[in-house]
Amino acid sequence: MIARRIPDETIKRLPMYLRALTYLPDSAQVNISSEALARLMNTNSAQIRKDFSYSGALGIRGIGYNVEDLIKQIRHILKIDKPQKATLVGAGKLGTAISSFPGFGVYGFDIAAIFDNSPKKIGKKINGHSVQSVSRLSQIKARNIKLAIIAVPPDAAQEIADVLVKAGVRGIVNLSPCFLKVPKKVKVFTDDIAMSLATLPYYL
Amino acid sequence: MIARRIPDETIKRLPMYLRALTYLPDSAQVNISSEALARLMNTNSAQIRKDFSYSGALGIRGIGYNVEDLIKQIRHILKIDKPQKATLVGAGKLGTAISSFPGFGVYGFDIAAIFDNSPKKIGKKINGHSVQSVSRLSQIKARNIKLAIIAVPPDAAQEIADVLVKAGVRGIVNLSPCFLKVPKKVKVFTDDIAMSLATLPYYL
DNA sequence: AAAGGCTTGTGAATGTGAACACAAGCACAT
DNA sequence: ATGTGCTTGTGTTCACATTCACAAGCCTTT
Repeated sequence: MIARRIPDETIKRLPMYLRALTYLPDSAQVNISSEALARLMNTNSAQIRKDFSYSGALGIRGIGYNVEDLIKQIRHILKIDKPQKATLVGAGKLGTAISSFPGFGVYGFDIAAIFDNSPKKIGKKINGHSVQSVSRLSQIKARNIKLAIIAVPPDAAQEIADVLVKAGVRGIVNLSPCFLKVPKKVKVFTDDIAMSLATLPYYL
Repeated sequence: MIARRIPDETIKRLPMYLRALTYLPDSAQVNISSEALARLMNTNSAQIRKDFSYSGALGIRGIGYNVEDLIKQIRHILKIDKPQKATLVGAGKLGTAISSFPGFGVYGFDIAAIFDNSPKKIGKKINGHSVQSVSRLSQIKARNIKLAIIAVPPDAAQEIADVLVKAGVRGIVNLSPCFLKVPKKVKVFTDDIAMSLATLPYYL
């Protein structure tokens, strides 16, 4: 019942389940059926059951799934059951917005350091962290920070990525609209905010 | 050669091609081969050729694709060959960051109005637009704005979505970490910035 | 005009994921 | 204990997407 390979598409959806379960309309709810969850998330229940089945039999027939167990299990699979430290590079408008984003908490993330290369921003306090010079980025190696968010202008992104990789970062969320070259061992997700907008007119 | 149905996955990738082609390292480049483009984008050339083939035979064997034609054709397919007006709701940190985001231009978008419900923000100038009260949102109907970006706190997002739908909006990019209920005719893309971070630890 | 070198366009094969539909199974009521 | 009602878990089917691999075709050179 354990250790089947979990499809990538399922992995992508797990954070959504996590979010939905964390912010359930009835916060006192103990169990939830795949059908009820599907309605909340605008999906179908078969998909949900399949997705959950990869993590072992968690549900009780006739009853549904225990919300708390489900949350624990999803966190475990995603390896975010222990708090994860991440660093943010770029203290401009987007970076500042990100740093105060609600939801990092849900996923167990902790923005542990913020960097920027503009003298204007260095020293500024953002969400409890004082912005440091990019030249001091290598310190994150000692602090065992393996995740990073890049929120700098596109022309600076590759350079920052290189520094991050050198400092031992293994996963990067790139909010800059550009492609990054990194070693195979490093995983990059590029999330271009304007891009989702670009596909909308096609579907109108 | 024309009018085959274009797969959704291809549609998703078209904006990426558009971006890559627009910001080619050598801006004077006239033609590009699928292989060269693949290297730039960290994909494989077969995928690119397949994707482009849905829009008709654009390439020249032995030479490659004409960059300018390609850009035109992608814009045409995505229906962004004419500038698209969009409205932004939420003038907080994220909304402000969005409004000055480079890249909307690449995709032919024009943020034509900004709304917020905080009296503090109403009247403020952001990127050339003065922020208006959400209560005046219905005006966008007359201005024929069909696209919207929601950048408000999660607990306000559904309410805003309802107002937008009533004002004739047909496509929404939701940057708030929550699910929105909208009529079937309205297309929503939810883009939770924290979520991409959440899948990274799994892949480390 | 023919040959050579590249690169496209695309059938066919493979891989991956979604949806269906129902037997299995649990809890509760009687 | 037995029956009833609900909901899970999953084998199977179907649909979609990726990759392969090569014939077709264009340009340039000789």
